[in-house]
Amino acid sequence: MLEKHFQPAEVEGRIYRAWEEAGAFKAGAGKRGQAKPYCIVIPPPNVTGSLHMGHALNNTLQDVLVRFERMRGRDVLWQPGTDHAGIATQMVVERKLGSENKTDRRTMGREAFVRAVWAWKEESGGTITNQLKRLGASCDWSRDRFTMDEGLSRAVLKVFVGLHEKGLIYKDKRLVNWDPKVQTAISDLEVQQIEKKGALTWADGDPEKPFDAAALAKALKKDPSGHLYHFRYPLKDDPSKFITVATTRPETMLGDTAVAVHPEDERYTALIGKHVVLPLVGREIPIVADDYSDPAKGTGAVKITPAHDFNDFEVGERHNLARINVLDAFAKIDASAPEAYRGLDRFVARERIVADMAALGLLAKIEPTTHTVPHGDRSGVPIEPWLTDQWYVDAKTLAKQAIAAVEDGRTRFVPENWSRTYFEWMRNIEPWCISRQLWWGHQIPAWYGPDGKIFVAMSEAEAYEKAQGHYRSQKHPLSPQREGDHGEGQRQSPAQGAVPHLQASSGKITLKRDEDVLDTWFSSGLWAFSTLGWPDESPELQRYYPTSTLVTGFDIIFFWVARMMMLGLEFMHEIPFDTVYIHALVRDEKGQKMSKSKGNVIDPLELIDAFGADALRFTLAAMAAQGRDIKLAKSRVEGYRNFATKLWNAARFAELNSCARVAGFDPAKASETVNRWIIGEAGRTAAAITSEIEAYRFNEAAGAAYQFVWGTYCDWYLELSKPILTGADGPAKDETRATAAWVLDEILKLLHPFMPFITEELWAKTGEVGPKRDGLLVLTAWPEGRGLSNKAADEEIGWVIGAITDIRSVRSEMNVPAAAELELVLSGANATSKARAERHGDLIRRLARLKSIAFAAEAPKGSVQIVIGEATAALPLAGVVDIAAERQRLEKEIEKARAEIAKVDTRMANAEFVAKAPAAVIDENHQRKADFSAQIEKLEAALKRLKAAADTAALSLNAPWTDDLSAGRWCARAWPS
RNA sequence: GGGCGGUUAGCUCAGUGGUAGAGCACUACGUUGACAUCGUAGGGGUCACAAGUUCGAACCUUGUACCGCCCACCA
Repeated sequence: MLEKHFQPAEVEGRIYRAWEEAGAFKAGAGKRGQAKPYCIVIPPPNVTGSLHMGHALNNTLQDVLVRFERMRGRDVLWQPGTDHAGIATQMVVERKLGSENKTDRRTMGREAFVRAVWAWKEESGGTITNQLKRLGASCDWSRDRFTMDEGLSRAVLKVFVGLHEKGLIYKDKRLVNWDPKVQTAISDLEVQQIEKKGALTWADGDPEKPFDAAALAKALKKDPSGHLYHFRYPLKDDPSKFITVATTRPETMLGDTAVAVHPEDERYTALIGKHVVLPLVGREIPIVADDYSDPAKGTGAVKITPAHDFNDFEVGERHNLARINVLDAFAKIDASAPEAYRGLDRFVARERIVADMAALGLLAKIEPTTHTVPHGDRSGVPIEPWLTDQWYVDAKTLAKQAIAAVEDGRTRFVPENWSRTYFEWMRNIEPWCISRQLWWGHQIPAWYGPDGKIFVAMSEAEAYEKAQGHYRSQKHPLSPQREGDHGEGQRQSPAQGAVPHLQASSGKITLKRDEDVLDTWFSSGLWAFSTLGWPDESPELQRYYPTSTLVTGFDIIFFWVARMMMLGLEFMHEIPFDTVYIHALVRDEKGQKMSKSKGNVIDPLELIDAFGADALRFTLAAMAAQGRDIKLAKSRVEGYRNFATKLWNAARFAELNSCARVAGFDPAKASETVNRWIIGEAGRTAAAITSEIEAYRFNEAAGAAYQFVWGTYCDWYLELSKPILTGADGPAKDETRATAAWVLDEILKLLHPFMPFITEELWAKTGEVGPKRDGLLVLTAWPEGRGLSNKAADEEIGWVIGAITDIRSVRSEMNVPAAAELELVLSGANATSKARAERHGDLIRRLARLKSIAFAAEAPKGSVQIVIGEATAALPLAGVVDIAAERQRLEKEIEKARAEIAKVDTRMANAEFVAKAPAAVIDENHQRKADFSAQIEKLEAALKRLKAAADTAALSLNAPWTDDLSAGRWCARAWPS
């Protein structure tokens, strides 16, 4: 016996365990192992993270696809796993150590710190996995992977070494985005441009406003950005003359090595080739001509600091300028600057330098400006362009085949438009900086010899082998010797014994490993094949690569999708996935991005607790229309929780009416019209949901299911079947019971990808009676949905539903009390309608609250009349009907119909329309006109009868429902004074 | 500066050339042993604006306005 309400919290855990115990999510198991594979690799969440709304959406959509394909019989692998998330995790642990143990990573040392991170990973690593399970994610957890697993780490090494050998990974000294807080280089993608507006205004020589260093310091402390400072640089030849430059970053002037002007800027042509004396520093620097300088910007003359600005770096290259680095890793002024500024933080130095320049009379003015300042996306502090040695991937070369694969359609984006974004970025791709000065991550497999020579290898032992080979061929006086014992004593270099003269030498070389680790995205870029076992030739790799669909948000197309494309094609020589489905962002109900600082974060787990995982999943799927962000309101989740309740109650109804499944029931052989109709509707719905999911229109699929379950099955079929189910026993009742149960089964299957818990639970409950179930719903075959519809049944039930709706409508409009039972007289009905009315009289009476249905040649006088097709249905309300109101109603109906006819007429009057529109459209218009004309005819007849009745009718207060309590109100309305 | 998207009912949004839709909210009424987390009925829209293409435009084209996002630059 089913409870009145579905209680998700009591059911979900049990159901999930049942799936796992049955091995339902296991790829390649049993007979399925022979089927066509379908594979999705999960976008790996941060191992120490917890589930947010973005995960909930992302994984719901994946689960819908995966459950759908599994039911369709495919051998499904949903490959789960987590990401070590270098910077994010390291920062979390550092913060934790700081607050709990009052220590920091530098004090602890690298080894102890990395141990602490592993400990934290062990402690919190299962959180997100368990949360995904609560959502219902049907991943093959037996294949769970982590980017720092032994296998995946081996893949990282192999890729690094491979790319290095091909020259696609190289080390370079150039400007990088340096995060002075986390103390690491970051890639361009990890830089966030934040717009800053200044407010400071000051001009030299304004007697009203003398320069106030204290006020400046105060203002800059509040916001150091957004101000444009004009500095005068005195000419070497004549220190009384100046060239004025404008800058938003005064502190970098300590590293200036030139001033650039545009070669055609007449204001400055005379100065080109001359020198200025850099104030505060005293260095003589040239005035150079360079196109980079824009006469329209600032003063037209621009200071050049090659070591601290990406553009200036290029200018420096062109003019062979020195690169003077004046900042250290903490973005403090370093020893290359004048003593007065050494050790100052960049922003303190800024205010000091501006004040000092002002004191020297070299500050011309300060004006507010708007510019964007690059910030580290994790640390939130302004990044510094900083000159360091880093490792780079030659992305430009790798991008070529990745672009081609999307151009020729081997991989397609859904919605297609995202391929433009992909192309745009890929075609303008810059070298990818992959080294990070962190401790948590894959350490770069590069070793340095005593002379700085780099050996890139899969292992230290191999690096020593390479080093030995190298130095021997170089006739290097040093002999290589491995450092420490790495438990692989048997891996002796074969060369060693063969080179006695090296052995004989007493010198040893020591290789030092690069301390940096790799960008997290380097390892996640291998995810599509490293999780399947690469570099080993595993059976999974053979079977599931290329994977089928990648489901992800647009915010990581560059970070992740692009890199998987490049690395997949490079190492597997095949695309990593054939379809990339890009979904939207989940925002709050006002359309704002959810963020902790705004306090508008909706926790998916709270929603699951409140409404159940099914309700949350259905909401997300129903709102996942392509190309638009999802604004999530709690009320929507509540609404779909109600939908789950509705489904539950439909099952209860079936149970109460003994609608049990019947062995061997063949829907194609049903004979009752309602049954044939609902079976056809179920088939149509199955076909619709199938094609919508295939096209990734999750919202349409969810909508079709919702409409069918609530609007068709519950609202109509169950109502229409009540007279049969509560009527006499017999074949009709048996068939209806079997049909109701069969359709419910279909519903459970169709809803399962969206609402796995409640459907699985109902599958079990409804399986308690009738023939034994084959197994769990999760592994049940998806409905076919073809060839079950029956046109005659559809038309007949359509007529019945139409009649009931119209009668209900007019009852309501005429304020007939709900309980009142009316007598209906049908006139002008043709044989078909008459037969339909007779066949379904019982249920029409029941659902439209009629006492009886009679047939007559003409509608009785003084009745309210409704046009149903060719027939007129009359409700005898003589004497109680408000004639004026009824006349108005009829006139309004006539007016509406006439307006429609007018529309058709104008269209048909257009000769070109008649000539050019397709025949079907013309026919449709003819038909419309005929229908509306007939309707008008009937309505006009009704109006005429009404008038006649009004003239002759004896006023009677004996309404047929005067015993009803509401009769008083009814009569009062009907007879206004 | 370049690119992408949006503007349809009070709200949130579907709708790829042929009769403007859904959910929520709102109003009225509640009856039949599935369901008040419900039922029945109802009101509500110049599809942002303008021009064009077309027999026909919410839909295609161009432009305008406003809103959002991404990329680049920023003296």
